[in-house]
Amino acid sequence: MDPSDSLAAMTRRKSTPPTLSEVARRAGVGTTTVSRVINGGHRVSPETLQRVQRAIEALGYVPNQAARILKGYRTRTVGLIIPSIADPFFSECAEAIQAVARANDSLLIVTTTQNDPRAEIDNINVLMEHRADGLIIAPANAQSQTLRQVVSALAVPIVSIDRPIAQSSVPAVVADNFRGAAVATQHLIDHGYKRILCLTGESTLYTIRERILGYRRTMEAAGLEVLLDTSVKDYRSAEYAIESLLSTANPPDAIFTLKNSTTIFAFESLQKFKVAIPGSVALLGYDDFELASTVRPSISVVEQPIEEIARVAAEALFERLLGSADGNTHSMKGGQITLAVRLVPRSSCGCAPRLPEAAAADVSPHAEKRDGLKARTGRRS
Amino acid sequence: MDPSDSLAAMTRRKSTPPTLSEVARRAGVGTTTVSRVINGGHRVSPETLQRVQRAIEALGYVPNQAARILKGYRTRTVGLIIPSIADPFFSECAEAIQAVARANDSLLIVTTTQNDPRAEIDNINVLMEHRADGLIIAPANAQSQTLRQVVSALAVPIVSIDRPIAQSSVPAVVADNFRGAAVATQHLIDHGYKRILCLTGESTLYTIRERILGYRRTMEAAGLEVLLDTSVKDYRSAEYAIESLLSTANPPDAIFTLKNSTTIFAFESLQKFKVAIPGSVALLGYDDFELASTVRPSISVVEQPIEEIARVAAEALFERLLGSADGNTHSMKGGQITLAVRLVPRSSCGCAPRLPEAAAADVSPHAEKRDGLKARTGRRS
DNA sequence: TCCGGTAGTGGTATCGTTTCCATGGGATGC
DNA sequence: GCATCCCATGGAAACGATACCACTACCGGA
Repeated sequence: MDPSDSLAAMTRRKSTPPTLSEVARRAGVGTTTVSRVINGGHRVSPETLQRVQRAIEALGYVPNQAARILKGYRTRTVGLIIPSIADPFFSECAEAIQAVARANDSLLIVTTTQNDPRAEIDNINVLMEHRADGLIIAPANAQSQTLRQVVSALAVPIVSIDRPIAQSSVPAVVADNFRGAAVATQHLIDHGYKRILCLTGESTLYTIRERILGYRRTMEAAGLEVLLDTSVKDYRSAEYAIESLLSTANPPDAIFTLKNSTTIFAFESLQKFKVAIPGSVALLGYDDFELASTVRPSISVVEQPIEEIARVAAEALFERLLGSADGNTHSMKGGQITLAVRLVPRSSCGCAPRLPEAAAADVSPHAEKRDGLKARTGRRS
Repeated sequence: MDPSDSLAAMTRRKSTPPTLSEVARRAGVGTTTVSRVINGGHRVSPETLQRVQRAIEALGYVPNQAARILKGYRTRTVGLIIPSIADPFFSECAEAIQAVARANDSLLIVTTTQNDPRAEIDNINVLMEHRADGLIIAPANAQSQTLRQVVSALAVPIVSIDRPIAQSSVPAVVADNFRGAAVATQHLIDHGYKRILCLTGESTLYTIRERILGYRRTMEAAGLEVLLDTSVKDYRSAEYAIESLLSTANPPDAIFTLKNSTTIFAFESLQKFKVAIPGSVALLGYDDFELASTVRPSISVVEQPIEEIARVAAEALFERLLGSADGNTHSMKGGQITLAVRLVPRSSCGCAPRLPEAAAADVSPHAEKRDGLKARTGRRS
């Protein structure tokens, strides 16, 4: 308040930040009292409280988390390890998890791996150095031996999202990839399509493998030929694939793409070669995207409950964090929560989109639901 | 290596993580020596080094950053404060900044404000508690009095991105919004359009206001009527606006939208009312998006160098961080770096897209370029 | 009157690391 | 052969906040 004070404060702060004991000295009290003021001001007389608060203000004091953390057990910090922060799927996850973290007043530290298993281990180490209370991780490679070992030796709770860690007891929150693909495939079959081609894109990831399985089982059950193409990875390969198909004697009458980018590559290529959608070839994609309903024709997709995956995982983590304080770690022990996905039929599969949102059908009725699980409130409208 | 060792390690770690002195005791050396091993292992004999490393391995020791930070001056942590992590613009920023942080082996902590000035201040406080070495911030409100005060009292270097902080000496890295809008407007004028309507969306943000100005000046210079509509904020308002236009006696022949979402809203509405683009009305948007070239007609846009903004800002911050260690804080002192944007003509403005990428024209020739500034390598292809 | 309880307060050990300073010995320079 | 220097090493004092414990008033009840 006093100009000379704030000037002094600023001058001082340009070197080293003021400490708790400096505040104490200035307020003429002990360090304990200042500490109490910072932590709620209980058991401090009103006058002392005010005096200390004034000193804090004047010095521009900000408590040093490093020192706090060093003393206490919890750091109120959780880590999130994802392949990329620019990927809409994961940035939506990050946003949702951050909201939960904030609600549990913890800080979220997000690190990215670019799907490099080595970076993944590094990131775990960094977060352990910062003594994160817990970790949420979308494993780059579900099969990684190293990851499994590192994770099993970890002292803090972990939850994995989107992809489980094979043969480990790390709880996972995933979407029902198998059933999503199965329902999508069945939907195409119900439309009367017989030669349904599945474009997988990268086929090593857990999610994609599950989807392939869902597609395969459904086709087999219907007595139809399984048509898999793992070659489409960018525009070029998509164009090549589509072009080849057109010259085939018995071309597919529907295409099922297993990931976002593949859907877009396929869509562009089909447009380029002026293939009518769904007239000549129907198209159905996995994972919704913002403009799927804007492009013409609008693209039918399987929509994943991204925000819900993230939120459920984060809530499970904090449940364990709070629970373990009470020695109570019962829930989700090594379990897996599989969340329902929903088919969003639009034009590209041959559906006439009347009430696009209302027409959406929930699938995966057998998916486990947790207590108090709120329905997903879609962010895209 | 010895099974009993790792078992002991794990048992121990389930309670409290092993400390440096435990490692020291186990290796039969002093704490100083262990510290040296951790920090590069210089001035330690090979045998001792190995012994210590074995002990570290056996105990599963991970240094405690809190303790480290408490001692040292730098925390090797920088903060990034953005409105949202789910917004593609900012998630691309975050990704780029994280890359720079990693290269300077620092940890990036991303926090979000949802454009709430209060949350912004909170976030600054949190990051100060964690003693971040520096801050990068995309201010929710460029005019905020409070923010300006807080920021000016801050002890660490700050750089703002996308939007400057008014009347403050905080260096900013921004895109050339004025010129981008001017060039876009001129482009439409050159195409022969006379009644160019500008849909602003939210019009309070710095970036939007700059763009409005660029549009206005260009229209005025051409002797054309300035047509501004600030009402479009979602699908509903877009539909209403477009519908009203159609019944006007003298409707616009071109629409210039100032942000991504507005572009999409307008595009959808035009399609809904079967308005030919660019036949009846041309469309040109600000800010590129992934499917702008996929929709039919493809949408012409002004593309911003997002990754470059982020990278330049991060590099400037680290330059200051390293510089201030040498007492050398000369560069970018309170300056502003304005980066060139480029017009990407596609179909919606009436351009025949021959070589979409090659046809892109750099604008803003007078924009300052920094030494060693690499050309932007587009991530979308 | 004495005793127990409690609100307000301060002293001080402690967290895990770094860093300054000290020490002991072997090699080198004359 | 002695002083010198360097190298490998360890002891111990910080860093800033917390929490246990101790202490003083002061109040009310027996």
